[in-house]
Amino acid sequence: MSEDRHLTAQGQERKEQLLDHAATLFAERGYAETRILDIVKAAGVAKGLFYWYFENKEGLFRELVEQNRLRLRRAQAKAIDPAAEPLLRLRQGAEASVRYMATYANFFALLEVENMEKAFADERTKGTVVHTDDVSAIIREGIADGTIRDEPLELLAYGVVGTVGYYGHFHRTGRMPMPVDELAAFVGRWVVCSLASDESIARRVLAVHVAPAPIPA
Amino acid sequence: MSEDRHLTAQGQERKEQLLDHAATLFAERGYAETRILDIVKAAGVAKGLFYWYFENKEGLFRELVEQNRLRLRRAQAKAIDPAAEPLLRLRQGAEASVRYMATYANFFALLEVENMEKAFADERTKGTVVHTDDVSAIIREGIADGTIRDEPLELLAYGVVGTVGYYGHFHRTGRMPMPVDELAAFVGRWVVCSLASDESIARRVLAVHVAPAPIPA
DNA sequence: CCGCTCCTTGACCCACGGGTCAAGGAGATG
DNA sequence: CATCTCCTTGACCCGTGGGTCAAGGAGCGG
Repeated sequence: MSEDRHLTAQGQERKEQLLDHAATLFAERGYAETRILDIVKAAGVAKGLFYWYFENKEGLFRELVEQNRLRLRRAQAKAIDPAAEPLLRLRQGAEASVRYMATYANFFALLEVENMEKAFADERTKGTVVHTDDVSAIIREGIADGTIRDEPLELLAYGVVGTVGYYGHFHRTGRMPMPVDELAAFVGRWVVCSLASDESIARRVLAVHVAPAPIPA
Repeated sequence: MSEDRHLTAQGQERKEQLLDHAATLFAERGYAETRILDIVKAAGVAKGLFYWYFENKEGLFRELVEQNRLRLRRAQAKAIDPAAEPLLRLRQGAEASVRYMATYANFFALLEVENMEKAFADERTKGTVVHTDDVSAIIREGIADGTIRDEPLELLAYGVVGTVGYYGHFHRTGRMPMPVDELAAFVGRWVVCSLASDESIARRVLAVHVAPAPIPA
């Protein structure tokens, strides 16, 4: 692949196929252990075709990450009720994220892969930054109206992002034999308890029933 | 290296050198991107010598992980006052962990490396399990005496381990331009707020002054 | 049916890096 | 000084897997 290709519908589909198979293989055996040959074999095509669609393995990986990032964001946006108070919105977002991560566990294992390859550090950071910014904006509101503890904004935001990520990770790696919805609900409670500036606020937010929204494709 | 070697003092030292240089390189550029040749070059020895001390790259890696695990545990144990109440002990442990992770950032970047290489999944799990078990034991006490929220034990434990890990990670990757002690203190507060069964208990535990213990070598 | 772009193939090239090995120093011990 | 174990060297072997390429379908517009 030299420049930007102009893909037909068929081409687009083939590309998606390759992305999907790659994601599965990466999740199964890790990034480094997945050969380009494995990917094309899984998709049932010849090796040379890979380079028709992607610069190289790293290029494919970046596309996969980007794709995944957009999907997660969409899922979060869908789950959040814009009219709700800040803390509740955070709870909704956190629960949706956990459910999303469980559903697309394969894709998500990828983000962890990034950790090891220094080359992807920037990608990863970018993703987290976007997520963190979203969260920060909500937290800021909460601090302003006094419902969230007055601590450094960034620290709180990282706490939320981190918590969601970790529970997603533990669930994905099979260390939590429980239904996703139950885990998601727990994480929602955890986040609320961590952030609420006092007990009555926490109780109020926890009293609201959050319906598990379906994860969009 | 075929069987277990009998190392002289000199040999032991050389081995440590290799481990140290490897850790630095892994942290700098990642596991996969570090060649055995890079490691021996950094240590100023010939390539063949590597195989005198280690089975292969993976063997060295495992040793590094194990070494690191023991150090962290020692740091935690040192920071915890056995006479204190459960929630306070958790706070002390969490703060010590964050400080430890910052001090030995290089070593810790390693644990993240494990994520991508499926071969190390068991190692990683083992490490987390040990840590989680330690935390669980303390949480159980707290739930029993009513100072900690009555939620599934495992979930709470993962929350603590995860929080510490994530903040350590964020700090390590330079996304938190602040003194370690400040961050550690924040994480301590976060953990307490997340776990405390009510506000008065949280306040009581947070009122205690926790002196930043020096990190042992 | 020509010519065009898009798609697909699989053999081929080759650098890279993991792992081996025979040979040799270096220090202790009798 | 003989000898033994421990340590060190760097050239060498070789499989692996990333990346290339020339050639050939396949569908479409003119």
